Amino acid sequence: MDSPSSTAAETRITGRASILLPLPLAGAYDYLVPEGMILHAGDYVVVPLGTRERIAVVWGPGSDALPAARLKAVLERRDAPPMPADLRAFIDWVASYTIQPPGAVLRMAMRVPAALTPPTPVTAYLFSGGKLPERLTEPRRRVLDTMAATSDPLTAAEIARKAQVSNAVVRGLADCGALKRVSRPRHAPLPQPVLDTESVTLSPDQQAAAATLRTSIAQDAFSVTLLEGVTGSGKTEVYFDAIAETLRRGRQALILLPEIALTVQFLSRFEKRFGCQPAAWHSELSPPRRQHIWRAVAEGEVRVLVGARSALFLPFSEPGLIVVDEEHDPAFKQEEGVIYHARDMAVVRASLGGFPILLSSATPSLESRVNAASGRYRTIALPQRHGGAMLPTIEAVDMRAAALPADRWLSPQLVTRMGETLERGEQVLLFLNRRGYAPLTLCRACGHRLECPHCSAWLVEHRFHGRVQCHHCGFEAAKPESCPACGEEASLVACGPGIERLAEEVARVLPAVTPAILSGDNPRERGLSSVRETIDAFGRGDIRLLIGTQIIAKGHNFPGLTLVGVVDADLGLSGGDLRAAERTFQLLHQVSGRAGRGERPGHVILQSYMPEHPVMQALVSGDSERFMTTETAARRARRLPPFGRLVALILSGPDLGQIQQLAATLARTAPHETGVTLLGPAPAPLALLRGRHRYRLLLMTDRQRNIQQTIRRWLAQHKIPNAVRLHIDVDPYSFL
DNA sequence: AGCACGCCGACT
DNA sequence: GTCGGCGTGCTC
Repeated sequence: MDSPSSTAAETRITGRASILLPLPLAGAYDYLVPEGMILHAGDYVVVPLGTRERIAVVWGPGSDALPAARLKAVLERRDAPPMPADLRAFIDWVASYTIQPPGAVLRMAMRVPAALTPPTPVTAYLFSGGKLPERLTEPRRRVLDTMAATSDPLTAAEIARKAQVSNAVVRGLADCGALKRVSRPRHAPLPQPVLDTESVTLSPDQQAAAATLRTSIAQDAFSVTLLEGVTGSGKTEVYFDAIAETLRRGRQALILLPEIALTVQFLSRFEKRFGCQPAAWHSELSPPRRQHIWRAVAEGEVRVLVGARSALFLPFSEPGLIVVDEEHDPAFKQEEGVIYHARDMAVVRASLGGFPILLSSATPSLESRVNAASGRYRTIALPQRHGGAMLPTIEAVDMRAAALPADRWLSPQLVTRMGETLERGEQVLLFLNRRGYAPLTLCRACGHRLECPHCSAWLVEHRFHGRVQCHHCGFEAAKPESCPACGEEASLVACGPGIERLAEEVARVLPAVTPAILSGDNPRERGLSSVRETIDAFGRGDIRLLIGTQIIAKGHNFPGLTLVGVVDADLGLSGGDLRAAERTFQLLHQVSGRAGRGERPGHVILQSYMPEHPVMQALVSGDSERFMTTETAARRARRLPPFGRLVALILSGPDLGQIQQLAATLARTAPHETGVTLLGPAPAPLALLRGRHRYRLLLMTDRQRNIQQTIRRWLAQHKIPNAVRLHIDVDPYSFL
């Protein structure tokens, strides 16, 4: 593949420049380059647009499509590291693949406009060494003591914090000459990873895997390696070794993680290996920190960055390796705005940049397995659990035989086991992927169901807050006293369990324990997330029994946990999603892996109404290979991904008639090529979402065709009315 | 994405 | 009579 970064130094652009704005415009705009302004592709510039000014990127030389009189001139060039050629090529590629305007993709790479202004120096203070102030008050003495102990210039705020005084004291001391003012860069240099630590000892398996990876890295070329190993086999240490090798060769490394897996535990694991925390990139960074990191990545100061999917669009100056950890995780799929899969796009980024990429998982996605089997990806397997820990034993409990009453969800087998486990002083985790108290509330008198007024979805009762909520649009209301349809008093009954309700049942059957519950919507208090606190408390053993949603599935190490109960193992299997079985397998495998990570062996109970289902069989027997082989054969036979390609088009708008009509028009004019099949139009699975009606068309094609080009030509024939939004999802994951 | 332009209801 | 609501359309 011909990568722009391999071409010689960029040539200067004069006369007209093609400028890409970070807006969803059809393409780049041309601007005049003023005499004397030196511009190259990748430079950040300020240009006029209508009545305002925007920061944009020089994309290349301009064309002469428009008369000069219609062009405006570039206002200024920004003093920032230019956008590297491989990132520009990546943006174009993603735009073309996802059928989105390139400016919409550029916007993702320019989410930090402040970073394009060079950081200004700050005023800092040093001990002048000379005269002391006439009046040496107690606060002043504390400041002078602090300053005597350091040779680095500190800002007033830093001194004030250390010496427990206010900034005024610092300023006063500077005014009278006891401290001198100096100018200092705003940020202290970022800590740099230490490559050779003695504390790392790899098992023979890990050493072999690491050695293979080092050869890939030494080739200094694009390659994809799939690193597969059960939970606890030490994949992280192996790819840390690959990262060290990348750093030794003077290149930067990026670790992509699902946002939820970017935990303190992960960062400290990194610190243990490299002696410092990595730079992190995620949704909760403060704007100043974001600006600092962005610039440090562009200038090459950041050597290793750990980030969620948006980190893929950072302007690495010398990228040399991407690691996608938990590569099977559906959270890598961005579902809003520009819809893309970060794992797949990471492979493209590595390919355009000409460097290796590593995909890591305990349960690789079917896509990656197929690529590995066909030889497109190298495979490294880590078979053992490192450090002697044993894989948990897994059993399925047939819930049909349990024949529980309607308000009970814990089988006698699970309850007995829970009691025994707690008796031994060990911990229990119950997994139920349902927030709140009950997923459905209905009227006993008339059968009415509480539904969201804006979505085709049930309202979920959250008894703790006394409210009902829509989990799709955020609508919430107080739980009604009487049925809103028939007016009957006290007729509303909760149906089905959520984690809150399960906690009630646990308290009933095991009165001696107080269960804790945990879901992603746990409240934040005092700036601290109670999610974090609850997880830490469970890790320490302060909580004996935890009931959680999938938030507890990822990366946590609970040494005292020996029993995991999956309350409703069938939950993810319904719904017609082509990846439902695969995803359920991956999620339950991951949850099961929480058990028995310490000294004592773990046990997992899967409660299922279909224990004979291939997913349950694969989990119980531990034979994931056979399950994946069967699943692969089924997809191949039906020409489904990864053997065929799907593109979903979702039309949405407030006027149902308008949506239906447009969907019909689109279907009538759909591409008539062999190898392209149109399914639909049909109401989308969530036919009403946030007050907008939704219709879906699904294109099935073979793998080789440039379906994007076909779709662009097809859609160009139609004017999409203003009130209608068209979402294009290439390789859809969620079928909602 | 913004911002201006344009065409219909309640106010100093 | 105007101020201002947000629908529609354009930005080199």
